[in-house]
Amino acid sequence: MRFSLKSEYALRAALDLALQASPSGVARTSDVARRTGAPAKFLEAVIGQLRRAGIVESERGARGGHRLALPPSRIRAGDVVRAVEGPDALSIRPGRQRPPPGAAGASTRALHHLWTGTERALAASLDGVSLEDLVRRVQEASGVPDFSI
Amino acid sequence: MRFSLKSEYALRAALDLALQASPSGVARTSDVARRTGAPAKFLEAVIGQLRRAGIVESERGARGGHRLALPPSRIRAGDVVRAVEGPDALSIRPGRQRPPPGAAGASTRALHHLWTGTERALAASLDGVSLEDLVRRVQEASGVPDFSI
DNA sequence: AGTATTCATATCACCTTACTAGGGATTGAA
DNA sequence: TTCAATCCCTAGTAAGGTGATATGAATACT
Repeated sequence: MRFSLKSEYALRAALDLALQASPSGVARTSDVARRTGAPAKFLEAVIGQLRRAGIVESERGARGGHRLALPPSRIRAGDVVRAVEGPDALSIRPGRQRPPPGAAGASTRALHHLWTGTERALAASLDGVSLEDLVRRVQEASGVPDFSI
Repeated sequence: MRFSLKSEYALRAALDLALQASPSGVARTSDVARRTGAPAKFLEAVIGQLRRAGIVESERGARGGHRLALPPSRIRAGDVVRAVEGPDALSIRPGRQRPPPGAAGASTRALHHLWTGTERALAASLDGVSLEDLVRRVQEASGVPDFSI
């Protein structure tokens, strides 16, 4: 029941872009890969998914690279995970398909309720943390003083 | 990110045993399979895991079968899931292994914290529902009046 | 003895994961 | 123009998980 490593790489990459935030600077795939420990070619695909999800934007050509397309406060961890794991990344309910429409006995419905509640808890946890929250946590852990009021 | 069908089958089977609870009666695999819609031979293995986890006890030979080893109030949905999916069924953190010991940068630690919180939310949801809760829900849904005070 | 049933393994086809490799096309700076 | 980089596509692989099915042994009721 684990998320795949793509989620971890995607979050590390997004966090890396948030931390390197020279206002309009971009970071190369290879640099992000080095800093995050992700295989470069693999990360290329991951960042591609983030771009198609509107989380990252890229500039091509020499001196190109990637940057966040949104302020970190508007990117939730859940968004990043959904971007790389697909639309039902947070569906944990067993069985790949829709339940047979009428076929729901009382037990089936009781379990359906259980899974639904659990999915909500999962989503709430992942959507309750923004990239900004993660940045703040990293900076606190790094002993960087916070001068904001 | 789904749980496997074994979790669904296991929960249905456990719920079925709780509902059929003639005090010391046992239910055959084939009957549980018919009522839950699980493939009989596959269910046999699933129930085996529940037995080894101490959730179910079985009697062999003719007229043998299965029953719950504990009162439904003491069996949590999370216990059933862990029994069939393995000890780290509720670990969602990407990457199969322990993180490389010293290698934790501040970002890694921030993400570690995120995953830990999410795992806790997952476990809380699944451990917050007992078989007794599910039985009650099924009986309410079936329009069975509740005569308890 | 005969039969019903659990219990334990082994096997299977299929899919997903986490890569690695290679290349071609496009874009933009120097 | 040349080079650096993103972008996009294909393909392959080793390992493991999923959802079963098959076979047979152990056990216990009749």
